[in-house]
Amino acid sequence: MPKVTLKKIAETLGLSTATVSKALKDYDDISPKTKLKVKELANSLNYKPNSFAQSLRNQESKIIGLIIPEIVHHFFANIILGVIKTAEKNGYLVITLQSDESYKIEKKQIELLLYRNVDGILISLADNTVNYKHINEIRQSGVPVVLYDKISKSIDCHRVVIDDQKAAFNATKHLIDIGCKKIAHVRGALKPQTTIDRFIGYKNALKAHNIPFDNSIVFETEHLTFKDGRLIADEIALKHRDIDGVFAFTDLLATGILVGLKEHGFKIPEDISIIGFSNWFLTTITTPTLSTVDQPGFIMGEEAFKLLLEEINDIKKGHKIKYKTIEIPTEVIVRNSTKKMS
Amino acid sequence: MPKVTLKKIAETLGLSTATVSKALKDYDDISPKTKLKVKELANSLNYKPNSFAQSLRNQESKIIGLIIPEIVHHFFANIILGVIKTAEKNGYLVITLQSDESYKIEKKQIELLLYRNVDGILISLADNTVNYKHINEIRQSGVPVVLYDKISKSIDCHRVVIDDQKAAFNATKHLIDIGCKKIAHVRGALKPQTTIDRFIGYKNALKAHNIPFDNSIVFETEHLTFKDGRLIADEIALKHRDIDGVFAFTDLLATGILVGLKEHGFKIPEDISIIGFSNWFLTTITTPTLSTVDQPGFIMGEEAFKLLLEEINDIKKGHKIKYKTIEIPTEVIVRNSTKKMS
DNA sequence: TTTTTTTCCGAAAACGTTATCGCATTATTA
DNA sequence: TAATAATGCGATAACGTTTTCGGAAAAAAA
Repeated sequence: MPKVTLKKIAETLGLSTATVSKALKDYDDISPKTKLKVKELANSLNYKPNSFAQSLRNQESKIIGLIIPEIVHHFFANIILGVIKTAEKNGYLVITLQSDESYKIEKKQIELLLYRNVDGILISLADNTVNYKHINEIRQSGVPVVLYDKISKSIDCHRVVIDDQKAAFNATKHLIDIGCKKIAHVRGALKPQTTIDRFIGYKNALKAHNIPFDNSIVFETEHLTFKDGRLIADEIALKHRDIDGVFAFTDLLATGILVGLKEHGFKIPEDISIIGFSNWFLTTITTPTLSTVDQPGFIMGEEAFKLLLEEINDIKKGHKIKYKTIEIPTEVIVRNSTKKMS
Repeated sequence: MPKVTLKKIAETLGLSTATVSKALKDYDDISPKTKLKVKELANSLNYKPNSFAQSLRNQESKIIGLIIPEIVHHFFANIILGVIKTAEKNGYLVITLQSDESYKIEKKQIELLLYRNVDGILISLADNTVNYKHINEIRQSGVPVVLYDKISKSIDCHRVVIDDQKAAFNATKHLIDIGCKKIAHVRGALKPQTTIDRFIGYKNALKAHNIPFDNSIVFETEHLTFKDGRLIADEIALKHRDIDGVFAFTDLLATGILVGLKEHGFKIPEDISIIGFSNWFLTTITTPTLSTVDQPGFIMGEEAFKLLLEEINDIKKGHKIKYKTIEIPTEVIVRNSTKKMS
């Protein structure tokens, strides 16, 4: 299959490549007649411009890079989708890479993307990333970066996050509103910002409703897994039977707690109400279904791309950039694990 | 930030771009001394070759396209990961697009990818795709295609699938092996090849073990959802209490059946054993945990990319291509929903 | 010393596109 | 009719890289 190029069209039509190029782009120094001729031939030959030549000439790839800690994950998959769909609408395609939550790999992925001259990069930092040189190097090479979800406050750039404090506040408030008096919080180690913020939100909600904070019913698990949730359930059943509400850091943890408590004979939500976090799919199929906080991945992806596009265009126009942090609102989803069946 | 190019390096070193290019690529008509000089300067300037110029010159992008029906899906997300990781190992990056299970969008996505001159395309056909012109057009433009998961037998190209018949046979056989005598099958409409094949596998297993096939305990649901699974559970509880084993088309369906049957007072697996299909994450957190058939998405993605790479290289070398269909082995995962607790 | 071989580098073309600028040709006005 | 304006197109350079080919200089052989 010989490739169809501007040259070929020009030759068969007795024109110059310049004219053909301009005809296809509707330049107004080309007569309607030749435009028609050119377009018809281009169509019938199924002409597709060579994107490398275009990119080389125009100095832009119309491709962006997306670095995700973990693709096989309900929340992140939604982010990917939001980014891809929005990018597509705006004429951009997306190269996705996974950092495996590793700083080292994250660094390598960035290199890879820069080598391919992407027009911008979206990245959620790996958990063990504490050094931000590699991020700043991206910007030094003139490529815009937008951070989403797991960000760092010490990097000056556009950011998309959820308001974890507010979300946790509302989740806890929901438990209070339905009458819970003794509300436990189950979370991982206080290292990631999200863990810290949700913990703060939890405490703020207690304070705002004059419920004393009790550190003995804040449970810290090693991993945020189903299994660790069950272990916490054991602990509650053994030593803290007066707890009547649980706010868990993730849905998976919450599910483990729910299943564990049921096995210990607790009735959910009559004896204990439980609320999770993220609104994963699995919350709709537990028994009872699990209340949670919706963390809208699709919208985050969408907004992250929009910010990136904004920056790309600002740079093109030489505008000065004022970095924004967009906070995506979350929503408490009430299901049967917190419905008072009075 | 002025871009660092071969020309710039050449000028500061008093060399030609040709020499610089060859030095960086270790051509053996360049002296070790100049090689060193060039490499050092390139390094210190943080030189990155312009990939468009390279692609334009070499006529290859080192980028492939991946079309997925639905990204937010455990199985497909695993495929994406398998493709991306394997591609990365081999120097390729991946542009991912979602077809939303729509023929029309699928067609558009292919266009988009061809416009970007990808080196190849991996695609799982949308459910409502019955016309294959668009696929053949890809190959006419000289771009190799590999079909994975949802394929069509009327397209002549490399393919990666699982052996649904064998997988279903083994799942059913497992139920028979643990002593089930009256085994139901729950599935969707007999349209997609996978549905047909798993149904055949189920029947073959019964026949091979001299169990009469009984069409009254083959249940067809409208959707493959949790909810539809519960409806089937109702039906079983009402009219078919002699059923002692269920082979469901997907894990989600199986989970619905499991939950529904439990609510009707059945003990799983003592009264009825259940096995699903796909080994989604949720099978590990049901009570009891759900036996299933592992459908290895990661490996499928891996193999699909390998086949694509093979074809890309074969085309480069002018080799003649003999199309293969790779069948990825599946595995019955035994969990508590089929463990005889004798 | 002369011839041959080896070593090392550069000129140049090519990949396909885009945009500026200038030059014919035709149409308009004086 | 002559001067001016508008119209339509092409030559050309540029984007940055790769590779072939040839040729000068240095080294080896005669």
